[in-house]
Amino acid sequence: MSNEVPAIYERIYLLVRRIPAGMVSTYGDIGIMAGCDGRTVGAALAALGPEARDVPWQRVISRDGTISTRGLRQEELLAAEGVRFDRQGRVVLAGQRWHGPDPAWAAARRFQPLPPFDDAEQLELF
DNA sequence: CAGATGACTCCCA
DNA sequence: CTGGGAGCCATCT
Repeated sequence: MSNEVPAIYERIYLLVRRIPAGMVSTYGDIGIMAGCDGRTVGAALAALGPEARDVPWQRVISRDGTISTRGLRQEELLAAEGVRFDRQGRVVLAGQRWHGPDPAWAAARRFQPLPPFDDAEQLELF
């Protein structure tokens, strides 16, 4: 058995810790920056367990704004932080999707930049 | 090394 | 909306 946390996981945690309360990021976005697949990001967060205190895992959601976890009360945690949802219960990515850490901070740790995206995308509330 | 397994994402029916 | 299937990547057997 390997008891040590994989290096790529540590890099993922480092990034997730930069996501501000009230904002969210996607598995894919974190993966792009950390240099791995979105599935790997999910595996890294799953390895933390719901009691993780130093990593705001709840701020990482699916690309379409849905919550892919079950029984972890992720939606409640996000709502408590002020994250807005649309009528269908999906997180409104427009304006709440994190654009990534400070460029200098990221460059210093060799994290890849996140391709720019339009904050007005998928804006279809009401 | 081969296979199985995911908190993924995209595309199409 | 649902369901399949193809890529994808790291980890664990």
